[in-house]
Amino acid sequence: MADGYNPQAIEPRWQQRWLDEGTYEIGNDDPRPPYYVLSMYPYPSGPAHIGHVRNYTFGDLLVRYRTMQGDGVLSPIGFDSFGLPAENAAIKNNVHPREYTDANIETLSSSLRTIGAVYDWRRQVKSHDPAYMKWSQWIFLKFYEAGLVFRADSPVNWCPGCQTVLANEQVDAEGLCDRSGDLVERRDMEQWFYKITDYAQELLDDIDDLDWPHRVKTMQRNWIGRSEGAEFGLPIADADGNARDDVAPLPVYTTRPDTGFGMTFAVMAPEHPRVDELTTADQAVAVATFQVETSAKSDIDRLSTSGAIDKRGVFTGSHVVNPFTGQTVPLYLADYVLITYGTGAIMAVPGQDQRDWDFAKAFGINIVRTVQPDADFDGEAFTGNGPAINSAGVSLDLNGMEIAEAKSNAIEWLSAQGLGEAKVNFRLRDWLLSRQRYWGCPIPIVYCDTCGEQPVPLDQLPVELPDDIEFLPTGQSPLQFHEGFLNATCPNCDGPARRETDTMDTFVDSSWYFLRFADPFNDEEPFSLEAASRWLPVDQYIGGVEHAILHLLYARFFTKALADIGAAPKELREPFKRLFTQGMVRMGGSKMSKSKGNLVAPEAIIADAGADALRLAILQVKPPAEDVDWEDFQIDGCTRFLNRVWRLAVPGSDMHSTVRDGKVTDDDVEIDRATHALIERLTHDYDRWSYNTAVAAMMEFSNVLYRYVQIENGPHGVTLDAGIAALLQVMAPAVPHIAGELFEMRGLGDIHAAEWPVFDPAKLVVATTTMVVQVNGKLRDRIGVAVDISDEDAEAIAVASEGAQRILEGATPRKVIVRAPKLVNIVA
RNA sequence: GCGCGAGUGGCGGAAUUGGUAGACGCGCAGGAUUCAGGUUCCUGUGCCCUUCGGGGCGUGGGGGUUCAAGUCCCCCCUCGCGCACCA
Repeated sequence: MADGYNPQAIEPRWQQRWLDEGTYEIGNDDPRPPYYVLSMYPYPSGPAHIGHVRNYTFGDLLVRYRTMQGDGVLSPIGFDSFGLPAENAAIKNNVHPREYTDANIETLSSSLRTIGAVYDWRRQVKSHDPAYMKWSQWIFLKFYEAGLVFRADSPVNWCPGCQTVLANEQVDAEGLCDRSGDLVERRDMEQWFYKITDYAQELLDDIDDLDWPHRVKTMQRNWIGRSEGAEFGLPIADADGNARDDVAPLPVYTTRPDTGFGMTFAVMAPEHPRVDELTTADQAVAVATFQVETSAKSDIDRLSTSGAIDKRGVFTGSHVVNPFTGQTVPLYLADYVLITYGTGAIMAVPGQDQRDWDFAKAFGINIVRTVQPDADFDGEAFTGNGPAINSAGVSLDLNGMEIAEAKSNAIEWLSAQGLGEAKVNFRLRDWLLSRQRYWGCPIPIVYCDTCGEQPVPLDQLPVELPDDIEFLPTGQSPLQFHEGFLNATCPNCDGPARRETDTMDTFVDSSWYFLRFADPFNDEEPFSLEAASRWLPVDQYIGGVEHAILHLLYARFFTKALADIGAAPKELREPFKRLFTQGMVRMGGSKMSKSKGNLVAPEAIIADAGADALRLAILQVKPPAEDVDWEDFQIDGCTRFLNRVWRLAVPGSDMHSTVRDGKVTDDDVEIDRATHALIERLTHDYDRWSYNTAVAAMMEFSNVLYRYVQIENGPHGVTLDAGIAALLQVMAPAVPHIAGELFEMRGLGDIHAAEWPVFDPAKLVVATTTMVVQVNGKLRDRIGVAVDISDEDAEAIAVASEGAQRILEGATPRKVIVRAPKLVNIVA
């Protein structure tokens, strides 16, 4: 009598074997076709929770499947190991961030092994490893050389909770820090930036060719936010209403130059540098008061549309000239104009813009429509298309033109007049990378009193973090108090210099780790061009949709910039060919997270049901792209199924007692057909990431084999063996332990080294099929027919069928639609 | 407000080109075997009616196209996600 299924006995053994034998280690000279599967490297926060397990199960399935398909699969793992939580833990528990992080990496690594996920562990990359930091700093300096890094004093997002600046991308729509939830303040500080805006157009254009979820592509397009329009100067008017030529005009940006004749006022942002210059003496107090009020307002108030509009702007006392009409119009400040976009000043056209309409109404400014609204239009500002009206001047007449035509004519006129030109604007801002934190990669710059800002020479990299640090909740980076770190030598004059104490945003680390995986032991360069060409772009990248903008955009920028400075292959324009964004696991209706304390730990489930049952439940419960509630998982059903497979496949099973040999019967042929159909289905389902239906197909086939072993004259040994072998093989990527164990027990060797089974299309052909008989589109009968039945025969059989005749009662059909052999529809 | 995505049994979900709606699993019901157990194996299971032959209804709601609609078109409702004063 064979032993029962015992996952606790077999799973650790297989996991150890994959490690010992280096089954999923791969060399850069591997002869198989290269295929790069990558799951986003995790932040090591402790043991894996079910959300992790789900993500890494999908990746692992693909690694194993592609390997069986004959590819040489690169399956690396690493850790995004810099970041705030380690530093907070250090302050709270007096443990060094390095120790805390290393311990968490150990725990998470072992979690990943216990779910049976396989990697080339030798290639492991950790952000905080000096061997990796060295090249993060090297890239910074190369970008510095190439003019892609700059330092600027600029208004920045300051999070009082994290005590650091944030990138725009890390501030949510309500002006809150996306990590701590604190209200973000605006401060002026000297900060380091990556010049991602140099790549705005290319980052936008190349989205088209990516095999990424539509949603993610849209989010990136919106974030980059390209708009086309015109930039031109508004001359400042003197007391008589004439344009002054002793003062520079006020540049404004608009996407609707066609509506210029409707500009009845102009607006500057309250922070605009020319506010003082353009404010008259009698308005000075009102303007100053307004500026103070606005700066005291949080973004949350400023962005809300609820506040009274008349409180949100102030007249400067000055006028500008509308170049289209030659008339003077008043110049206001208003908080709805943003200093960070365009020129920080606008021409206001209330007839065609609702914000301008509201403002004009509140301040009693007149409104001129320049686009004729539809006849039934009863709204306020009209933003739809229509013929231009009220738009004729001395040298320009737009009347009657539709928007597009009027636009290009207006731009042409502006440039002919020397006033302005066509202009493309992007919403995308440069990437602020400085962080006032300890646990990050130091920015390799020193400041010399005589020579100024100096890059650290490449042969002095990496600039490492000192370990003898005292963590105090001062809100400032401990690096600022560490003399040994601070004191440096100027590489130019050898004089005393002070080291930069800011560290890099952790998104810098994750912007190139996928390249390092291609060549992780290289100590001459971040990675060789050959290694990068071999593996990149990543064939399949897997991660959460929460990285749709930040990480994915930065990584795309780095890849392009690295290629352009010659560090990466010239032709490598995109890092991730295909992207799959898996859904998250919810618990009690909300996202599972450490801070919410609603984590489900996989250990108990693995100890009870086993890793294979857990993996199978993950695959079965929902399509991988969708969010899933933990309450919907069906571990017991999966355990039951694996037990059934075990009983069916284990040598010496009582289910094999009636096996016969000799002649092949119709039953055997049918099982053979089902076996090939199984292979076809699983191949297709794995290819299209339809794992829930893949599991259904396995279960269905095992049910077929269960019925087969119980037929009267018993199953044919050859047919049964082939069916069981195929079942185990298609299950192997999903449940690698049990499949490997049973395959080996049956004397078939190592299932994970076996080739993916191929189905024979000839075997899928059936002789008979069920023909559906409908009357007026309603199902009335089902009849077994030969697949090659003629239309005439099909019609005759259908019309004569019992089900059809119940309705027809001998009457002649008006019409018969025949789709032999599947369907006949009789129109009565 | 704008842009995407989705609404199918008690539940999670299937349904490649319009062609048998509800695969597979959970749950539930009945039976068999065990019978202290989370055992195993069969059978049934969309709703309503039924003389047990079958009939009617049914994929968020309302229209439409078609011999035929979960699938295509129009309008509406609900939920989820993203963006949101970007001139």
